[in-house]
Amino acid sequence: MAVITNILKGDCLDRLTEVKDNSVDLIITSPPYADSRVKTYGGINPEKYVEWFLPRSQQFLRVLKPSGTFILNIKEKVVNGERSTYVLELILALRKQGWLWTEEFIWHKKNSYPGKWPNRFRDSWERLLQFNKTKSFFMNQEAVMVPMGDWAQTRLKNLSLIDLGRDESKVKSGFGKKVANWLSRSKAYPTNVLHMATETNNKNHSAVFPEALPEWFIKLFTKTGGWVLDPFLGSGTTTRVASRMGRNSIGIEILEEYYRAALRDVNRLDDKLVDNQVYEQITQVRHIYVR
Amino acid sequence: MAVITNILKGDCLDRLTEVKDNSVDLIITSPPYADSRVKTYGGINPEKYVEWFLPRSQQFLRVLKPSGTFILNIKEKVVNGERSTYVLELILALRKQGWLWTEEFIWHKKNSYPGKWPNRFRDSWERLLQFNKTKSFFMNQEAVMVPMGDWAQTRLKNLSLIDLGRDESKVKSGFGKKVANWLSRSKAYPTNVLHMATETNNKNHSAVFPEALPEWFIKLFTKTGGWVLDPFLGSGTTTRVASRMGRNSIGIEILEEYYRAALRDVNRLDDKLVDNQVYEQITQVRHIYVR
DNA sequence: AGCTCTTATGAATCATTGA
DNA sequence: GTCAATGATTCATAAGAGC
Repeated sequence: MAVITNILKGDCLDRLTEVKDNSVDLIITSPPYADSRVKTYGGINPEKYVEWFLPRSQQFLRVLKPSGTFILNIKEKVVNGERSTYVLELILALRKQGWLWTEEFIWHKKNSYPGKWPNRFRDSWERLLQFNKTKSFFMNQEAVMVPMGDWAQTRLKNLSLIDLGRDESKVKSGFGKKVANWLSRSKAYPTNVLHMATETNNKNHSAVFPEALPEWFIKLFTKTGGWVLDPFLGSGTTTRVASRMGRNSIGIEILEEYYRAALRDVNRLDDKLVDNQVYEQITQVRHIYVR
Repeated sequence: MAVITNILKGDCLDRLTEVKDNSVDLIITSPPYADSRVKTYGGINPEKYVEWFLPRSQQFLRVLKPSGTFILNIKEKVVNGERSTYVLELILALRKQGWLWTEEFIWHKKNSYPGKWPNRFRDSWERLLQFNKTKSFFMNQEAVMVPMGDWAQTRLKNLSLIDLGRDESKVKSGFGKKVANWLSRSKAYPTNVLHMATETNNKNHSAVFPEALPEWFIKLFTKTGGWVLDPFLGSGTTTRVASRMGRNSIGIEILEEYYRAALRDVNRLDDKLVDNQVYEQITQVRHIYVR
């Protein structure tokens, strides 16, 4: 299987017009957060954020497969002592645009930014909003199962009476099947709270998006050979992870500096893969469009 | 100091009219969540939730001191495969009512309800929304400091051993002050993510509110002798904790069964305090109004 | 007294069945 | 059709039992 990685430069509003309808399995992105300072990276005024976001999410809606998922990593900042409400308004607006607001995951940042303020504590969580086009989206829950706690080990040794009773209450033909199910379980399904540390990059830009984050959602919402899109790519975390996991990806970045970083990132990955003698997994990189 | 605990029966919309303006330091409550089934406990239709809530929060706004805080524990349910939006709409509506939306804490429920569904994981978090009347609210951050992790412990231990030696040799140099500084740093400030398990009560009703939750916010937002209000008291967790912590409290409960349970709860607490020979801390219980 | 092992159950959600 | 009730599924915690 060839893995394609496209790094595009520009505003996703423009570049996404080159991408086919219903062609992407997962959109995962951390857009520029609204900021009262207009000068910073992609700084959009909180009051105009929804207005700015909607035409872009319209494109997301178009390119996403009906079975696809859109994961939006976002967190409102404190403005004048209050949490901004533009994220809440964005959720409501996206629903009006046709998205289903399926779930809100919490990213618990175990090593949150230090600091002390007189009237608030450190902010150590962000929203991971899940939107879908349809209720029948693809989800590979088994791919993200986690090892069970100690408790389960002991319980698995002896099936408790209550569990046997519950099994007996079911259809009797499936009894053995259920027990086998229990015994095979060394892993449990996760919850909607993700505990991941931010990656403290000493490099020039802030890489707040840890690799584990896109990795988890790519495992959950795509198959090998599927297509991943990050319309606000930054320095290339999503495309790097997608490529490593055997998924095709499109990353769009408007700032020259980050765009170049993402390109370098892909090249570096290629070199590494060559060294590891799995170069055949990647036949095409850069500037290869979906259509 | 006498600690007063008032358990009132009825709808908080009515009973709060008996409470003075600007008299409460902390309102902390877990209101009935919106539910499509109308029959259940206090079940309010999601579409009418905001409309139902606002006149009550108007009373909360009136009785809260300018320096006070309102903590709202709530979580939207899944309806027809989507998260309901009534909580988002409630936040926006409360701001219009004059509240400041200061912060959103996350309650990570370590023992969330089990279950497996084809398109979602277990829901293991709830919102703890913080609202204030003014930006200059009271906050005692030191009261909720948590012990540092093992890494910090060992580091502190080593440092203090070294400093102790130095301190003995330089008693008069004023160096001891620095040591004291270090020693006071055995604790760290918490974040806005709270990890607490729900209490699995074997009793008749569901007491999902663990004692640790109101305890944490009472420590943070009130002083000894302050006033705590829970307008949707349930079986009396908030008043029990407040009383134990030397805070006066008002709890309002509409259902006869929970009201009686809360009353029994206060009585039981009295007995225990008598046994512990600190009865003088409580001189009045029940039916003693603020005005 | 201090272990280990057992058991009950909870602000859940979905599919199915019945009205 | 729509809507309401019922059953099945599932895991972390703590109380209780056993040793």
